[in-house]
Amino acid sequence: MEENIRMPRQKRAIEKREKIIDAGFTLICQNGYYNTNTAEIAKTAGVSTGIVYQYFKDKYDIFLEGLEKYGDEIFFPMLKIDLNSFKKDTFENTLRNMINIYINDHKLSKTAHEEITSMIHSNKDVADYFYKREMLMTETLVDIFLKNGFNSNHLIEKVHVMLGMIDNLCHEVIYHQHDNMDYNAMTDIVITNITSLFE
Amino acid sequence: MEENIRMPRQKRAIEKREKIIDAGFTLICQNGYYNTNTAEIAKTAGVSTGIVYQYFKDKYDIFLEGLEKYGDEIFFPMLKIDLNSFKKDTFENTLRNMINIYINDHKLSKTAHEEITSMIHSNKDVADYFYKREMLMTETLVDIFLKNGFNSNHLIEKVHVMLGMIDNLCHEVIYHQHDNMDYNAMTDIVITNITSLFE
Amino acid sequence: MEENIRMPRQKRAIEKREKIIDAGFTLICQNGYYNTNTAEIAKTAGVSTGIVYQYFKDKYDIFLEGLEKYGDEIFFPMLKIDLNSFKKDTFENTLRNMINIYINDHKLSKTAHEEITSMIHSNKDVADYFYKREMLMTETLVDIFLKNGFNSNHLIEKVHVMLGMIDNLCHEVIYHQHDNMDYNAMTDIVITNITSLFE
Amino acid sequence: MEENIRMPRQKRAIEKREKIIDAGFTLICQNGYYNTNTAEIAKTAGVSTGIVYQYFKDKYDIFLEGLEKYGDEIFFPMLKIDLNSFKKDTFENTLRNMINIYINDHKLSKTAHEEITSMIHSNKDVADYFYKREMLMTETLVDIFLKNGFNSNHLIEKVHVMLGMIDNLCHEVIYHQHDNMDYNAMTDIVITNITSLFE
DNA sequence: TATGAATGAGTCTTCATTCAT
DNA sequence: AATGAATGAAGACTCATTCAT
Repeated sequence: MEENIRMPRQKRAIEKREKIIDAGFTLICQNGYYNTNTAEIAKTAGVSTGIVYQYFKDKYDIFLEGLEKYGDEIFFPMLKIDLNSFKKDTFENTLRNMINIYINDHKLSKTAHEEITSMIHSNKDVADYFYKREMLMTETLVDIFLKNGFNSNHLIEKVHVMLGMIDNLCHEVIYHQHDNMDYNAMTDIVITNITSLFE
Repeated sequence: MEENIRMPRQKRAIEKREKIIDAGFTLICQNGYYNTNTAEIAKTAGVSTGIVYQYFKDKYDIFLEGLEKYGDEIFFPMLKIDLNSFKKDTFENTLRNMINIYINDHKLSKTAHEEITSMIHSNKDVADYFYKREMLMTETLVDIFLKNGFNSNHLIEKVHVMLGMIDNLCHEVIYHQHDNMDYNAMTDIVITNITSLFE
Repeated sequence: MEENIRMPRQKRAIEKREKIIDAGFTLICQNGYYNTNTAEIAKTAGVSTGIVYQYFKDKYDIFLEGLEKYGDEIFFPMLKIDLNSFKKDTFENTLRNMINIYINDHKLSKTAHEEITSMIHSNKDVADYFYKREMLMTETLVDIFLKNGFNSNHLIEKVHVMLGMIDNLCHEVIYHQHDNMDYNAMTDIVITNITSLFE
Repeated sequence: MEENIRMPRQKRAIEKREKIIDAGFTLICQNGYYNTNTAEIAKTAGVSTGIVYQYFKDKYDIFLEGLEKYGDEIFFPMLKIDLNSFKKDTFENTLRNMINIYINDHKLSKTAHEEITSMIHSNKDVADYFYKREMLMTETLVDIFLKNGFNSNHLIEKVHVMLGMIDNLCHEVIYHQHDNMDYNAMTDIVITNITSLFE
């Protein structure tokens, strides 16, 4: 039969499909891919196991659709920023803004992060997703920077380093919360430091 | 019946135990926890499946022992550095040294990293291991820094930021290799930047 | 609730019913009963899955109707022969004729044959069909033979043996094609041999 | 893990393996391949479902081993005949002998026959088995015939026709038993007819 | 101690059939 | 009459763990 995955046309069916994605992706992120079974996904989505396989090729497919749907939100919230607001003279503010958006917009738990990250290398689809997004973000920023007069050697590498620092900071704040750390201070340090990168 | 795990005293038995840990941890790191089965572990270790359960409570236990045995080497290679070599006036060199050790000493594959990281949150033991090590490393470095006259506000936060940058850089070099990035330049950027953190 | 199968009276409905039979029987013959699913049948027939169950009791029913409709053509093509053409003095020619018709009229694939044959014994309906047809054919031929002066002991047994030989020969030619066999010669051998049966 | 099928070495294990083959093949022959499930096979064999998959790749593999083990007995009982007993002057006797052996040695039911035959064309392994055996038998007989002075044109085709007739006769006697047929007479007819083939 | 055979619960997936629209 | 979404039982197969030897 080969290609029997149905894209539902009726409104209710579409909603059902979405529910499966949501349930599946959430469960997988919460409990891990291998600790989530299809029965559980179906039950959580409020559907029968059978219908799952009419909308998705297999369990992995559900996860992939979830990644497609929620990945940006979780992993690249900064892509949502209006990058035109970037000005050289208000760089610090913009940075602080980006960081706040990142921190406030994270939707899924710590576990989601790790779980999905762990699949990057065992699976080409996930790897591709991340590779592309990462590059997209870096390049987009480089463009913006150039347009705004941030002109320096090795701009691309600097942007990459910057993004890494922001990532680390935000993960730290969102997920790890070491109680002997002063995260306000850390944020200031990071911002100052990034600024110095482009001077 | 509860606690039947035997700690072997005889040399041969100890060797067997080690072999199981090595085989299990390596396989799990290579192929993932759920893609590695006990039969495979036993076979690779050159023992029978039965014996595995005389030395270990369950499959997870094998992994845990492996983490105990090899974790530092893989995840915290910098702990191996002779921290006494840290001098304020040769800081740049020391940094470069640390980075090189990190990069050269990564023993396991890309997958190992992600795989194990993903287990941090599904299991308290693993989580504890990482939390403690991370803190240990940060604090050790803070001490060293203090002894060497790096005296600044928010030292602990700065060290944390620094470690994050090194981590990112090294992972980037070891694992990702975007072909439009100049990693030598990036290394220089990171080193310069870290230096500026402590000025 | 028992008997809800509707026999359609309207022309369009009848055509739909026929399409389902055709699609179902063809697919089953091509791919096997268990390798053909109702969704596929419906799709091939150009109808919805639901409607299938308004015309047929179950999947098996579709197959049965197909057998009824196409069975003779596939399994007993010789019944189509104008048996009045049977003459004792042109017996050889008639035989050759029968054989040619048999060979040329096989409509379905090799697989169809085997697939359906295998169902003969798992189901009484199919078994009955074959049993009756076989006997019908033998008896019809016996009658013809008698009318044409083929008068010998054990005529029924001889006709049966003859039909068996023709069957073997034709299957051999149609399906097996051993490349070290000369099928023209074999045909001659069979014809001569059959002739000798009735002398 | 790829190749994990274990060939058992211990006597009890070997017996168990055989039991699975016997149970599986018998059930499949009785009820059909798709109507036999692994649980049933295991239960009939008196083992757990798990062990089945340590000895066999899959359900099909069980069937194949059964075919290997019992195929000759069921489909080519004549291969057991001491072919040296073939003499030209006692040909009729030898034929009758072969037929009797064939008829008396059939081990499995009518269903077995059809079921397995139906798999010939849907599966290369089964097809190969039959093709090879058929050719082997034909060629073996041709040799014997030549050694015994049966020297005629198209010997191979004649032997094939002969084997076909014997097959038909025996199946008829064993399985079909039309009650208006005199099988003793039919046997005589076939024997006489075959004899005439080689004159 | 050690082996490797054995267990059986658990998993993904399919598909004939029914149901809401 | 017709659609196609939905159901859920059933089946093949896996694997951590235990047991007989």
